[in-house]
Amino acid sequence: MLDLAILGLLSERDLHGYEIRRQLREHLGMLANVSFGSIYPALTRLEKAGAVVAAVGEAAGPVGAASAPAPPTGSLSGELAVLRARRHSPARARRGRKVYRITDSGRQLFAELLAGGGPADDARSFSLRLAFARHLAPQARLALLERRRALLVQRLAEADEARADLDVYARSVVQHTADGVARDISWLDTLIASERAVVVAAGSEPRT
Amino acid sequence: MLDLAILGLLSERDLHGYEIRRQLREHLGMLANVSFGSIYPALTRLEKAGAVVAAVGEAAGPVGAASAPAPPTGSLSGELAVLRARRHSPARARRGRKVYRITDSGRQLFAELLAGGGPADDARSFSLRLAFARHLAPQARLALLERRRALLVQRLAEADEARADLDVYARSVVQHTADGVARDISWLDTLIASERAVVVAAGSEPRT
DNA sequence: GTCATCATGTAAGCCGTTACATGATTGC
DNA sequence: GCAATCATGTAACGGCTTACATGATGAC
Repeated sequence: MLDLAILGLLSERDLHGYEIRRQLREHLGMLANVSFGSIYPALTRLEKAGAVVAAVGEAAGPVGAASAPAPPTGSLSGELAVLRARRHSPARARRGRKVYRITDSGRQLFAELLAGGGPADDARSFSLRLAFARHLAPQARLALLERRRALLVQRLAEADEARADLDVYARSVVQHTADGVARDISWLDTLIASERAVVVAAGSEPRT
Repeated sequence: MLDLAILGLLSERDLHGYEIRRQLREHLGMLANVSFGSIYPALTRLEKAGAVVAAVGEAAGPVGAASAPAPPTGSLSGELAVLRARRHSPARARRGRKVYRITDSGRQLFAELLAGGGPADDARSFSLRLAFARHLAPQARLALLERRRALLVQRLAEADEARADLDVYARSVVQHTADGVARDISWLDTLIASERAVVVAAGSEPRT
């Protein structure tokens, strides 16, 4: 799960561990409190797996060159991060700073994880995938949403049939949870509707 | 967290591992998929800690005597479970079946965990505690609810200030999550209101 | 010169999972 | 007799957390 998040961030721009964490807690609320103790080992693991490569400092040509133009993904905070990183000592390398860059095989891994690599029926995995849904083909997006919807519908049905003899508090919790699931479903419905529109639109035009 | 759930169930009636799991997935949706691999070790641990005692089969007098009357906690499914357990061979002990009963020190531990033993700022812990809130004193209940409320309000504020430059999908996730938090807060508000009414009512009458 | 922040990492441990192994009881 | 369910457990592992250790840089 962390791997997915990291690869997702790296697929937009090169980052170092500390910055990755900031991005995580800034815009991905669901992973707000991942700690360094998770991130650094994860990066090491990903590096060993060949999904990312690390460059110490910004001395080496290619890394600096790649992170400087930063394709306009529409991410202001990303650009700010780059500026922040460069504010001091423009050309000198900060000692231990390891900037990671995603590799081709990393992108492939990212695609797999995003499409549904792990079973991952939990809410966090889903939210994370949806947050990166931009990198998914329209039908894959639709599949993701529909899979999730089906799961929630099923869960809601089970919860309804087990509607039991609980006291006020437990009942309130169960009810509130069920309401939340229902709300999630209708949210998914709106997303699915607009996704279908996209798929249909794309389908009507042969290609490109 | 599992300990809390187990002690909570056992504080209502004696149960064996298999049955505990069923109860968990039946009425506590949040712990729907705890596995035996968690439950049995947890029971062993609790037993070693002296929080529960196990009786093999239903032969021993006290265990049977205790589980039979089963104080009218209003739990139908609990009674059904007992019947189900007894349906066959009323007096004979099923081989490995270990019925657990909570001890006094177990009740104490339960009270501590319930009141806020661990930090546990996660949703599951809170839901679990609230589900067992009946075992809490009214002001402790209120404290639990208000602590949670404060946490969510803070989180919402942070999410709002970090309102960023995200693409449609990520934005939708963040927005939906924030809405969910807002909804949780207003739910808590209604609970807090009715709790306060209880506390006030109890406060106006000196005692009993 | 010292404090806050940036930055990277290791070690220990918790809490839970899956998969496996075992066996009793009951229904058909 | 066989399959399904009930019932208990072990082993290996996964992912993430906390706490700790270290050190550079910049602000004041």
